[in-house]
Amino acid sequence: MTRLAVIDFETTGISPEQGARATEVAIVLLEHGRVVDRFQSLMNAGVRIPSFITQLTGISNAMIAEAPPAAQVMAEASRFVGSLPMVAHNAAFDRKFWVAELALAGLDAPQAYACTVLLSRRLFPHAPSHKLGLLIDHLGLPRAGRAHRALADAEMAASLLARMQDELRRQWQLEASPALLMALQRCSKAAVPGWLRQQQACAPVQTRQAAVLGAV
DNA sequence: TGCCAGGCCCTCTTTAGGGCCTT
Repeated sequence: MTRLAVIDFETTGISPEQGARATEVAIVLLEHGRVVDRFQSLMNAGVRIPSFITQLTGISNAMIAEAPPAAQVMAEASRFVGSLPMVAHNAAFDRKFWVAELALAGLDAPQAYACTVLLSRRLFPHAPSHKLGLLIDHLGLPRAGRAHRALADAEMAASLLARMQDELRRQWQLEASPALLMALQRCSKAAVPGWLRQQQACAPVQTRQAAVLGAV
């Protein structure tokens, strides 16, 4: 099993294509089910934070005013991650901001992404909700700090990922390598049980999102 | 003024619609 970088962004909105910018990033490195390193920073992208975002995250304009420039933070984050495979809860969201903020800093984003929403829908199909906090509660995992702050959410996503790796090991005798996680999220949901039982090649059905997120 | 994401996945589907998930 190799290292994975679990990331979470706090942002001013839902899409960088609509002008939203990142306000905070956190990354935890997970190895053998344990967090072995952490990176966290607020970042100043020179934009104002809507009041409802401050209510949601607790991140204010005053906090951002004292934060380092976004490009500097993203360069440090990029060095911290290197070429590790990345993981996020609803990775389509975080990957968009990872790519957009690195591009604004003049940096590439070659990392593949796995998505804990896609994986949890496959491994825990009967969970009442796949929201991060509710999944954490459903699985009996500990909450980590204030929800909707980047480090707390990244820690919880890492805890969820470790729980899924443990599930694959105990229930299916599968080593949850990055390559296996990428293959699992590429499987159509209906094909997952047979694939896990037989450890065969994934069914030819491949979701568009998984194709975008990439492979190891 | 009103609208402004987008991909997954289920279903009363597939020539579609709507809830979920992220801030």
